[in-house]
Amino acid sequence: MPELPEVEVVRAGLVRWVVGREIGSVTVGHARAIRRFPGGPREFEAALTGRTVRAAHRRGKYLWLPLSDGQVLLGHLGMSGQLLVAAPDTPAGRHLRIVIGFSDGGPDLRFVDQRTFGGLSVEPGGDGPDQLPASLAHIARDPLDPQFEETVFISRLRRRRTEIKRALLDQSLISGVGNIYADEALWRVGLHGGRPTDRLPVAKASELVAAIRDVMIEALAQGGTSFDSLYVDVNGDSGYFSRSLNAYGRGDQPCPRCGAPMRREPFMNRSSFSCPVCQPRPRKRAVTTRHTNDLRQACP
DNA sequence: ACATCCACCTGCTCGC
DNA sequence: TGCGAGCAGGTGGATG
Repeated sequence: MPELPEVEVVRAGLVRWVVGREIGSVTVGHARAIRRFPGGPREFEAALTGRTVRAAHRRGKYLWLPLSDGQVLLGHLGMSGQLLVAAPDTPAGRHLRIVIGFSDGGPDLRFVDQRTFGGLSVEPGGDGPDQLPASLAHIARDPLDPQFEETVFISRLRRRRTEIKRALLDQSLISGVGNIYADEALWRVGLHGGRPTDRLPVAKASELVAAIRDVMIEALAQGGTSFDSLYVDVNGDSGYFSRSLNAYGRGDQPCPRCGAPMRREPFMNRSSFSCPVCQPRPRKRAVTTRHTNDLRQACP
C-alpha cells in the first residue's frame, strides 16, 4: 500500500498488533526482501530474535519499529509490499517473503510482496519518532508531520528548476506523496503537473500543501486507496478511498468539477491524469538555463 | 549540487 | 490458446 495514507494505515495496525511483543523466530524466504541489510538472512534472523518491539513510526512511506536493543526494524513496502498479521498456521501464499513469529505464540507478522521492490532491514536507531534511522536522513518530513515546515518547503520548492509534479514525487523535498495523491492534489488546486516550480506563486504553493494534507487526511479516514487486494491493512482489508478519487485513473471520464473529459498523459514511465480545462498545460517556457538566470539576477 | 532516467520485479489485460 | 506489448500505487544509483 504504498503512499502515505496507506502506509499510515499499516503503521496503526502495527501499533495495535505488534508493539510490545517479543520476537521469537524469523524466517527469510526470499533474500531480495532484505537486500538493504548487509548481513544476509542468517544475520537478519539473529538480529531480530529475542528483541521486543517498542513502537511503530513512519516518515513518508517508510516505517520503522524500534527494538529493545537499540536497533530498529526498518521497512518499505515498495510498489506491492504488505505487512500482514496472520495466525501462525496460515498457509504461505506465493509471495510470502519474510515471517516474523512472536514468543507469545500469537499471530505472526508477514511481509508479502509480489514485485519485490519493497523490503525490510535492521539498523541502529533510537526509540523516539524524531530519532530517524540514518538511512532515512534524506527523506523530508511529510505533510502530516507536526514539525513539517510549510515555509521551508515552499522556499525550497521555488528554488528548484523543475516541474511541480516531479518535485512532489521527490521524497527529499516532501515525503509521502506518490502518483495518486500528487494527481489528486494538483486537480484540487487546478494546477497542471508540468508547471514550473520556480514560477509558482507562494500563495498557490500554500494552497497546494493544504490540498495534499486534506486529500491524505480524507484518504486515511477511509482506510486508504485500494484498487485491488494488493493494497490492504495488516488484517488484509482494503480501504475505500478509490471511490473518492477525482483525477487518478479517470482518463476519458468527465471531470467531477467541470465535466470535460479528463486526459491521461505519459509521465516518467507512468501516467498522469488531469482536467484539460481546470488544469491547463503551461505554455512551453522559453529556454532559460541556470546560467542565464544567474546572469539575470546579477544584473540590477 | 542538481535534474533526469532507468533498472529493479511479477502479474494482469489487451490486441493480434 | 498463445504471445508480445503495455501497464501498475516507488526508489536508488548512474548519468548528464
